[in-house]
Amino acid sequence: MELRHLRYFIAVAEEGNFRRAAERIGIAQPPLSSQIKDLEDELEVQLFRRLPRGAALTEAGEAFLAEVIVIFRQVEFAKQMALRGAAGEFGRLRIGFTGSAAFNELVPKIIRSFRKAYPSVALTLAELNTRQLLDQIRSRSIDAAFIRPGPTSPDGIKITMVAEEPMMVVLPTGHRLAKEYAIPLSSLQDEPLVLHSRELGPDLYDEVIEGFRRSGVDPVIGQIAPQITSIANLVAVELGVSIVPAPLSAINVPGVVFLPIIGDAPRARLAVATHPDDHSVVTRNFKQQVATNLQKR
Amino acid sequence: MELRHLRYFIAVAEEGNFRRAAERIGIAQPPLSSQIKDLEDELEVQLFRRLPRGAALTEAGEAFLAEVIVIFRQVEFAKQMALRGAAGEFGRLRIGFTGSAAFNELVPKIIRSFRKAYPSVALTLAELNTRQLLDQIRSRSIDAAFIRPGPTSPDGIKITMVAEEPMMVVLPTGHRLAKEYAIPLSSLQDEPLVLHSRELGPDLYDEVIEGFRRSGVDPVIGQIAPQITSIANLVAVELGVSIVPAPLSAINVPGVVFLPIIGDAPRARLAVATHPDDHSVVTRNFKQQVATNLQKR
DNA sequence: TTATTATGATACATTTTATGTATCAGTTGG
DNA sequence: CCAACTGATACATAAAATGTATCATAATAA
Repeated sequence: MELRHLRYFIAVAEEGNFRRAAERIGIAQPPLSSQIKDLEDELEVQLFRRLPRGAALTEAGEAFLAEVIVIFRQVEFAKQMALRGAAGEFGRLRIGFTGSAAFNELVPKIIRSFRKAYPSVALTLAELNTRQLLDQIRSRSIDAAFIRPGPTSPDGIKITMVAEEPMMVVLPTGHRLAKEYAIPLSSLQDEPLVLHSRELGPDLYDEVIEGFRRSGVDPVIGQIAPQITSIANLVAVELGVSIVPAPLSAINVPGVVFLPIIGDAPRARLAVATHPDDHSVVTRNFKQQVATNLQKR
Repeated sequence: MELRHLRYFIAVAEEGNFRRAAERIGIAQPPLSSQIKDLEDELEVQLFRRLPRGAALTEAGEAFLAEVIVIFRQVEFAKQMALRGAAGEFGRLRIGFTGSAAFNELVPKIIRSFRKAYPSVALTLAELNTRQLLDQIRSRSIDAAFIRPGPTSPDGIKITMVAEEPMMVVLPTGHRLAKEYAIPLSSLQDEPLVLHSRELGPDLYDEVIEGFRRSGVDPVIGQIAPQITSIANLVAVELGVSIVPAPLSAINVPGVVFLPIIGDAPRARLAVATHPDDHSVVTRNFKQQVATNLQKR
């Protein structure tokens, strides 16, 4: 059975006449009779009563017609769904982000706008450290990640820059400089530094260390933070001082102050990482959404 | 697009490999590639990503596949419905009956058993007089009717005998013979007769008149009853006497008694009338159900 | 009644189209 | 680098749909 048989069946059913149906289809009458016969043979059921004045549906034909109409509706629907699938309306998108990236307002903004544009895409969000994010991008366990990259793209990863944030000094409120409006990094000479493990985010780590060196400070690590977002808490209990991307000052941590940096200061980059071989339309749409949100700024 | 394209599409989707899919279908690989290409051209969407190690569904392909599977389920369902339609499971059956016929227990019994056997058939029941029933059978406004036929089949009507009922005398309780157990028709000489209009049911009418004549009684019509079922009520108010098919004695009419007839008595026939050109399976099934109920007796 | 018209079915020729064969180009893995 | 496997291409072949001519039947008109 082919759709052709069903198209012809509908034509005969609607016209009630083989000749007119054949004309409507655009073929001669004999092949139409032949095709209908083939259909009836396959179903082992007579679909039409051949009358001297045309052809009328049998009960079997009536019952069949109702369902055949559904078949064609479903065929049209399948076509539509293919097009919508091609447009990236379905599927899933697994997004990862580092804890510190989430504080940039662009991150939730981009995710919200994507959800709105593609409500049928199943979104997964996971907070991981940069190393894990890159590994999962490489193994295609996640599709895109907001990370803090270094100046060079990691191997086998495609980077799209999103934002560059100034960094701010974090001091305990009791610190001698806590009352200043802004300070240069050079004023933190010999202060023990609270910093996240280099393993978790090597690029931002290096950026910070390099920043201090540029200002003539030889940084001394006083305490390793389990993650960037907990740096402020460690500073609050006076385990040292630190610098963090500006958006992190939004965390309300009692016992610390955030101060702008005067002069040459390290900057924190925020980027979206994807797999270079990911040709998925969903991922492409996500990157498109990222670009749109950058333009609107 | 033909179902063939969709069958091939499913094979490639499931195998993830054109060669294996072709083998499974039972054709060579090149025509399979060609057919898939045709499908993609028609949809104007790429369904597979051709990889050096096989073929993977695109998002469009994924979305399409889900709906194509539904198409084939629907095709199977349509086939099933055609078969069930051929078995007379669907459609409608318009049954008519005369008021007096409904009193024979076989009538509700047959209708009940048909309903049970073919619950999806839409049943219509209409009570009409014999003349109207026959007209509606001829014009195919109803499919079958329980009527009281004469000895010969009416023109253009197919008759199937169902039952032959004895007739009983109906007397007002105050009648001189009301206390008897059974009487001959001849004892009703000169009694005014209550009878339905000949127009409404000529066959039973003639049967009654003829029955009286055979017993040597020249019947005198005292009152025309609007329908057979109201004869007893007219007898109750002493407008005359009558005879009715035995099952009608089941009506509880105060003021009348029903007595068996001694000797040669008219008999009331009960039959199913159908159109001779009605080849509908539903009607056929109904007649089959009638036959089954007769055998069980 | 007879002639005419309209119906779907049949027989066979023709065209279209799906399929088969041979081969190619690209990628992967040893 | 070579061998193996992938899908694509070119062209020949076979199958199947379609077209043409005609028939048998039944309803309708003369």
